[in-house]
Formats: sequence, C-alpha cells, structure tokens
Amino acid sequence: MCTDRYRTRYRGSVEPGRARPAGRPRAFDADAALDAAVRVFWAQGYEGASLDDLTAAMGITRTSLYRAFGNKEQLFGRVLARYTETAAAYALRAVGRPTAREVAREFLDGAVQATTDPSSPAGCLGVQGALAVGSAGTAARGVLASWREAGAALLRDRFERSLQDGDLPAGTDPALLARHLMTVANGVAVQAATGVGESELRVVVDMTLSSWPPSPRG
Amino acid sequence: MCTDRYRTRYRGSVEPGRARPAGRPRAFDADAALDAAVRVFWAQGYEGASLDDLTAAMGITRTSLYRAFGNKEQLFGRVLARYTETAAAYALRAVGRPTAREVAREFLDGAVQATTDPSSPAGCLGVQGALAVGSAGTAARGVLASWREAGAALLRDRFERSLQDGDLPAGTDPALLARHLMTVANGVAVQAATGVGESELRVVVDMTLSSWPPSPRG
DNA sequence: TCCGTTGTGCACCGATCGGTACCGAACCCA
DNA sequence: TGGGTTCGGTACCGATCGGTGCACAACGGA
Repeated sequence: MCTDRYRTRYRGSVEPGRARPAGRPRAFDADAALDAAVRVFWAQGYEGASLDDLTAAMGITRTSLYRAFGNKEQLFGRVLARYTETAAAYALRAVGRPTAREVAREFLDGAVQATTDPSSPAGCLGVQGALAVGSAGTAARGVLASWREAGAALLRDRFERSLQDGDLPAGTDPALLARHLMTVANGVAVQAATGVGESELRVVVDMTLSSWPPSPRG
Repeated sequence: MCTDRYRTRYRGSVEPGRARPAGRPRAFDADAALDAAVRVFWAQGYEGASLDDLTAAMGITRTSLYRAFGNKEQLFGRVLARYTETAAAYALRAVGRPTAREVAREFLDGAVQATTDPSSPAGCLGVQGALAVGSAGTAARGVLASWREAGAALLRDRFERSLQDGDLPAGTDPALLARHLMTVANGVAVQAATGVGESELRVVVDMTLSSWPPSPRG
C-alpha cells in the first residue's frame, strides 16, 4: 500500500538525472524532516527534545529516524550544521563586509533578527541548545526568565531615579539603559559558561563602559 | 546509634535561646545542604540536576530532602533565593551606588567576578539554570561551546585582516573586539529567549555600535 | 520469479527519572 | 515508662527516557 505516495515523495526529492539507489525508497523528505528537527531542538534544547517530540514533528517513526540520521546525538550534529547555514548565516555574511565597522553592524543586526524572528523559535540554537528544557522544566524556565526580568527592573528603577536627579542626561530611556546592561551581563554569563576567563571578560566590560551611557543612535 | 552525632550537629545549627521543636531533630544542617544544592543546580541546571546528584552533594537521603524542602521545584525556589542573596548580591550592591555610571560599573564588574570565580561553577545560575544539562547532554554541551568559539574565531580572523589593512587603529586587539561582539550577541540571544522583542533589542545594539570599536579603557 | 538491499512499523528493552509508602529511630512531654 | 511527633533509610512506584529486534514492504537487478 501507499505506493503512489512513496513514489511521489521520493521522486520529488531527488534530482532527475540521479540513479535511484537500491532498496526501498524513503517515504519522507530528509531535508524537510531535518528542518523540522531544527525547530524542535531550537525551541526545546538538546535534552528537552525527546525522540517522541522529534518524530512527531518530523512526521516519521523512531526506526526511520535512526536509520536516516544515526542517533539523537548525530541528528543534533546535522541539525547544528543546517542551522549554521540557514538561520545563523548572518555570521558568514557579516565577515564578508568591507570594513570592521560594517562587520560589527551586520553581525549584531543579524543576531537580533535571527533570535527575534516570529516565524522561528526565540533565541539562538547555539546558546539555548543546552538552555531550553523539556516539559518537566518549563516551570523552572519561567521562574528564571522572571528572575532575569526582575534584575532588569531593578536597574531600570535605579536609572529612573538617576534621571530625576539629573545624574543622567534628559531624554535618556532608563529601560533601555537597563536592558543594555542586562544584555552585556547575560552575554558575560554565556561566555563564562563557555570557558572564557575573568581577565578577558574584564576587558570586554571595560570596552562596554568606555562610553557609557551610550547614545541610542550609532 | 549515632546519637552523639545527631546531638552535636543539631545543637550547632540552632541558636541557644530557641525552644527545640517536637520530634526527632534533624541530622543535617539545612543551610549547608541548601548551599550544596545551589552548586549542583548552578553547575548542572534544573533538569540536569537529578535527585541522586542533589542528595549525594547535600549528604542526605531522598526522604530527608522531601521532608525538609518539599519537592525538587520548591527546592529550586529556595536555591534561587539563596543564590540571589549570595553570589548575585552584586546586583543589589550596584544599585546602591551614588551615580548611574558607578551602578553600571559595579553591576558588570560583579557579573564578571561572580560568573568566573574559580571556587564556584562557571556562569550564572539565572542564565544557565535552564542552560546546563545532565550527563546525557554533556556531549551536546561541548559541541555548542565549540560552535560559539568558532563564531568568535571567525570574527577574530576577520578583524586581524582589518588590522593589517589599516581598517582598525593600530594597537587594537582583534580577539578582544571579537569577544566583545560575541558577548553582546549572546546576551541578545538570552534576552530574546526571555521574551524581549526585536525593536528593543535593536536599540540595544545601536547603543553598542554608537561607539565602535571601543577602547579597552573606560 | 527469486534475491539482495533498504525503509517502515510495532512492540519491546534496560536505565533513569521524580516521588512516595512504610517502618523503625530519636526526640519532647506527661 | 508510655504516647505524640518528626526524621531517616529502604525499597518501591508509574512514567519516561534513548535505543533496538524483528517481521514485513518496496525497490533494483539477475
């Protein structure tokens, strides 16, 4: 049964000139399945993405997944490669720019666009691939997001007071200043978790503070 | 058996004037056990920290943990509160400073120190509480760390070329420029995952680029 | 028509997860 | 010395995890 469906899907995913390999043809589009796996890992992280989640999103069975992609870890490798050449392509685009300043602009703009695109999971697979959690940890995830927001609110309230005291130039947005600091601090946390040491991060922070408060227009 | 040990530990953790509660006294120091739990969650994240990991580090049994702290989620709440008033105390210290600039300096300096202290797990519990993974995900974790490092290397190589071309001022450190951009980009990813939208992050990026390349001394 | 090869689907594996029932031990009070 | 109460340790629960064995289906080639 289902021969027609198999035929159609298979022929649709193979260029006309290629010789068909031996054995029963695959009943699904491997590239489409991989794209579906990207979204699952992106949204739920490595451990948070169960095989049931993956197979459901990819529309294939456990056995087909293992035959086509090896195991979960190897699938994640394929997913990361695919992510790099699609959603994270802005990095390669950026380093192709003619000046260092344009590189920086393109890199950060691309990061914002990729991590906030409503048609994709929020954030970056490379950061939260091991950050997101499964269903058991969604509660803790929410608690931590609130915790970080509380930190931003703490800074914002403080800067509002600075604004009233004339400690900050009029027209400054306290919420944006707070968000800027939180962004750098969270980035520092990710760098530290990656293994970057204190001395190097100290210089990064010095760079950030070399012109502070920053003006919102570059 | 073990009566002496129980007596000693119990009396040591209760102020002398307090009436001892009814029933068998606790055989462990709840505060010390909580501190141990902080380190486990900090290093391994919420889901990555199994009850076996926690009980082993805290030196108590499963039953004692549930009786003293409720369940895993409630224990995590206690852990987060404890973390806030110890390792993350720099945030409250920062907002107590007299000027906005000193607030920013203290906040970022404190973040660096807390996340890179060799006597504690690397990173920030608030960020990687849902970032770190258990034993099953350590491989993926390493892959992702390498992936982020590859991104930093990509930028660094590009800026080295800029330096040779005279596109960047002599004396600039390409590695530090790359690290600075990666830090902001990773921070953006965390913000986006927390729910911050594109427009707000765009302004944050504009702030970063308003003076770029930054000088290493603020 | 038969064979070799590859994909599919079902049922199942051992391991580990968070959480708990149960009972004896250790305390206070009467 | 005997209840009341809380804590500690063992042994266990159902659910879920990643991964697999096996029989059958669908193809190319002989």
